[in-house]
Formats: sequence, C-alpha cells, structure tokens
Amino acid sequence: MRWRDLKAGELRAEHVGQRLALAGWAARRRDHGGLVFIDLRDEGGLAQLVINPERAPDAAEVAHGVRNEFVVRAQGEVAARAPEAVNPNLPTGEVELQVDELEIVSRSEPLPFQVDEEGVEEGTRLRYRYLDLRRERMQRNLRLSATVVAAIRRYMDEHGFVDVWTPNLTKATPEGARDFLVPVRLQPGRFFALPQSPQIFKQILMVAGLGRYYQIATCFRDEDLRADRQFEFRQLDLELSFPTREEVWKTLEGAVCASFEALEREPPSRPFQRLTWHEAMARYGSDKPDLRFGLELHDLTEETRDSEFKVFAQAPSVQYLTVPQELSRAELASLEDLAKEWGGKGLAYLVFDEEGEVRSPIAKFLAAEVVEAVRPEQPAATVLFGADEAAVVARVLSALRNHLGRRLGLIDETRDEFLWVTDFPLFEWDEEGKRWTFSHHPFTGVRPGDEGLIESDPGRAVSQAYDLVWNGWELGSGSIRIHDSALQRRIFAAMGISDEEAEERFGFLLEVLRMGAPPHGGFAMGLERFVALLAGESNIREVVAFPKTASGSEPLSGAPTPIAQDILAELGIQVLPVDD
RNA sequence: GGGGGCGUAGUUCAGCUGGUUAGAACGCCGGCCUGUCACGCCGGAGGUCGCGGGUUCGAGUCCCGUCGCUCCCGCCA
Repeated sequence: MRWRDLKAGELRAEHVGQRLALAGWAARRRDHGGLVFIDLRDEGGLAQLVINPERAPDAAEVAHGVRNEFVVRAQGEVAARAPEAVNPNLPTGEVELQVDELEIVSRSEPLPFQVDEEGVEEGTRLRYRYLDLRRERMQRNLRLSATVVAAIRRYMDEHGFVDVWTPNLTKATPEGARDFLVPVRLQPGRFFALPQSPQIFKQILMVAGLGRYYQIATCFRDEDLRADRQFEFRQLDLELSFPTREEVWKTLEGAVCASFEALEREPPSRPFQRLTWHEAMARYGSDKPDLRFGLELHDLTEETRDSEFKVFAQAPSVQYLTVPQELSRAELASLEDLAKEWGGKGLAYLVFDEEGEVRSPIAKFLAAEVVEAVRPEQPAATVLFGADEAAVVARVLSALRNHLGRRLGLIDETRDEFLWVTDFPLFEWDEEGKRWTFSHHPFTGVRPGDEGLIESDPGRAVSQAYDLVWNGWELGSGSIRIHDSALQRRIFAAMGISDEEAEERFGFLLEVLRMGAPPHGGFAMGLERFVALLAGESNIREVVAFPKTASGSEPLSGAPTPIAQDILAELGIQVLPVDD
C-alpha cells in the first residue's frame, strides 16, 4: 500500500476525478456534526478533506475523533469545489478530496502550543522544536538554507574547487577563541580541540598542491552566544593557490550571486563596493558599515584642539554626525544613554532650529568658527559629537548612526549593499596583555612594502585581510596568507611569541611553509548569517534546526549534562567546582 | 565578568496607588450543528502568579536573593 499518491499541497484542478490517497497532519478540523472538514497538512502545504456521512459513514465516524495534529491518511476522489466554496487563500483552494476511507495513523496529545500560533516564547519553541519546525516559517527557512547550500556547492564544484573534509578532532590553539575540548580514552589527560575553523588545514592543502579547496565546514567556538553567534556554525571555507585578492573576491561574489539566483532573486550587482578599513572607520566609525543610509561621520579634532571646551580640546579624537531633524530633549537623553552604554562618557550636541538658531548646553564654550564648521546645509538639524579615544568615538557614533538609521527610517529596506572592507591593520594593541596582537589571525599576509613595519612600527603595518559585509552584517573574512616561513616567524616575534614557543604551537605549520609553499589566500563566510539575512530573519537561531540558547544549552535534549564519575575516571578527568 | 528587558491557565496576554473567589482569547473536555475554511452556538475543566525569603492585618502587585529566557558590552585568532 502506498501511503499517499500526492503531496497535499500539490492538489490541483487537473486532478479532479482521480481517486487518490493523501497523508499528513490534521492542521484543523471543522466538525459540523454531519459534514466534517479537515485541513490536511504535509510538507507540500494544505488541502481540504471533506467527509460526508452519506458518502462514507465509517470515515465520518473516524473524522469525529480526529484532533489537531493527528496523522491521518485519506482515500477518496478529487472534486472541484462549487464556485462559492473556493478558498482563494489556498493554492489548493479550488479542489478538495471527497473522502471514502479515513484512517488515524498516529494520534497526538494536545500540543503545548498551536502550530499556527505566532508569538510563542522562544524557550517553549525550542523545548518542542519538532512542533515548531512544523510551522510554515521554519519549513521555509530550512528549505531556503538547503537551497543556498546546494547553490554554493554547485558553484564551487563548477569553478574547480575540491571539496576536502578536514578533521573535527584537532590540535588546541591557545590563541583566538576558547576551544571546545574533547578528551581521549586512549590518551588520558590529553585533549583534542574541535576546530574554530579549518584554517591551518586549508593552508596545508595549498602546500599539498590542491590548487582550489572548499568545504562547508562546521566550526566550534566556546564564546558567549548572540543573535548572530552560536557555539557551532557552518562556514563556506575556501582557499586558492596563486590568487590575487580580486580572484578571491570574484569567487565569493559568484557564490553569493548564485545563491540569489537559486532563490529566484535579483542578485546584487558585481563587483561589490570596496572600502579600505581606514575609509570605513573614518566615514562610518565601523568596519562593517550599513551602506543603505548616509549619516556619515566627520572629523573635528583639528578644529577643536584649542577650544575653550575642555572635553573637546583634550580628547584625542572629536567627530560628529548630522541628524537631519531637530531632536527633542527626551530623544537626546535616550541617545545619551545609548552613548554611555557603548562606552561614551556623555553626548554633546548642537540643535539648529528652523531659523538656524543654535540650542545647546555647550554652544557658549565653542568658538563661532567651530559652530559654523558643523552648521548643516539645511536648518532644523542636530549635530551629535563624540569626543574621546578614537576607538571609543568610532564605537559610540557608529552605534548612534545605526540606531538613528533604524529609528528615523533612513534605511531603504529594498536595497542590498554588499561591501568589501580591505586593508585591515595587521596588528592591534592589546591593552590587557600590553603587547601587539593580530587583528585577523597570525597567518594573515602583510601588504607588500609594509614588511619593514612589523618590527619598526607594528601599528602602521597594513595586512592583506578583507571582510565581506552585507547591510551592516559581517558575513565573513579572509586574507592572502603568509607563505614564507621566515616572515611567519617575524610575525610571531612581533607578538612576543618566542621561536621556541612558535615551534611548540605552530611548528608543523612553520615546517610546511619551508617545503615549497605556494602563495595562497582565501575566505570563510558564515553560512547561518548569510541564510538568516536571505530569509529576512534577524536571529540565526531561526535558520538553525536545533540551536543552543543564549546561555548555551539545547532545550530539546537538555544538553549539556553532567557525566558519571566512572566515565570521567576512564578519561582521567576530575571535575572541580567552578566559581563564577 | 558587566548592563537592560521579560517570567500570571497548555499558549498569548490583562490584572490600577497592596485589599473579597486572579480574568480574557485561543487551545482542551462534553453537548448541538451537512459547505466550513480562524466554522458557529451552549456548557465545563484548567493557576505553587518562575522559585526562596522578607515587609505588611493583607503581596501577582513592594523589598532582597535566586533560577530561566532574551538583547547588548566585554569576549568572538
């Protein structure tokens, strides 16, 4: 016996007159005492079953006992609905199945929430994820995700990239994110780490002569979770030998556009825009600016160096952005709260009214030239200032810019702005460790000509790293790598890693680089972020089948759990109390 | 590690300056109903107000602690 001859959602006028079987879940039952209607749902959609006691008394008896989310199988004849009975809201709305036989295949307890209900708390949804995933939105997101992955694979395969599986049990790397560790029974006291990324392996594959590698790679990072961060996530990981940056970018642009096309959407225009990191920081205060709106930052450090307003005069950086309307006192107060939340000490502002008159607590301290320098072209505007360390100013004004962009409706939601941010600094200063550390990862190439700066002026050295940004979301990053062992050692040395230490941690990589390493470079794009944006979701949990909560547990299974003493003992592990 | 928000029926929520028996909708159970599609009508069950402590004659409401969920900062090579 076939369970079904057709998916419920595929029932159409062309099937009228056919006898066939449908199977699925009873989404709703409308029991008129005599006639019973059941909305049958399966992976294809909804179709209406009609059970008429005059036609099928046994089936009607069964139908009265059907409840929401029972699994049922119905056999009958497809019939056209009377014109007044057509449901224009359903693709199957012109037809229905006149049921002869109805069978309850599987019963269901009353559900903790209704499948068609909106707004159920996420904790409840995750606890009963199998019910949550029955919902149209989640079905759509999982299918969209599969379509995108298939499109990316097809694109990579067609462009000569070899899909290579790299290990999930790898060597712990003390740098970077915290590792998830895996004990080994055969070697008690030793641990594998789950990969934060296949970075080193893909570089080794280039030395091995693969030429072009890619993988849909699962990565693990034991860091705090966010709307756009999970413990484990997938990335489109790729690497090329003898590439230019443009070739890497072209590959990613191709994979992105192939994804749009697979979803039958207008792909973004190529090549994507490019900004250097310095430009991005200067104009937007962010290395992942949302380019769908303006509100650019402007520098005022020079003009306020000798200002009577000490806050400005003493600040290493003074910048401002101009909001094209008069903001109220209350709005300014809430913006100040936001500024403080992001590390600012306060929020200085000038409000220009319709007549161009200035209203501000600080106006009297500012030289007339300064006020004139920031005076907006149109009256009725507010100028917001940041004055602090350059990094703090950037962070605060960028947060204000994003907030105001949304709040004032400046964002054109119909636009898609893809952006390459290039020329990141090679190092950044680690205030805590009082040393230079890499800003991307330690294998990132140096801009040709900047090698001398590694020792003489590390902060000014520019890397060959680049990020891909879509509407203010960082999709991923990559770089042209170091393929020279000696240069790699200099990078380690600049970060205060001794030769011995470098040998201990990365010796195998240094060795690889000594045996005919071709120039290489690549990229890693976060798949869940990409898919979430394509799906119009602002949280990647909405495109992950079984995500972890923000506190790092998985409500359906209850993981993680404690492990029995005897099992731990076999691994040579003793659990100590952890103080928070 | 830090800051903000939320927690009342199975679900989504209401519940005022502390005051009698904590309400609504949907869902669930029973009854009626032959063209509904959020079917309709009648009736019913269902609550440790997250948990613990405190203040008070009296706490869903105020205070302290704690747990869970969530957003953000730090962190995320």
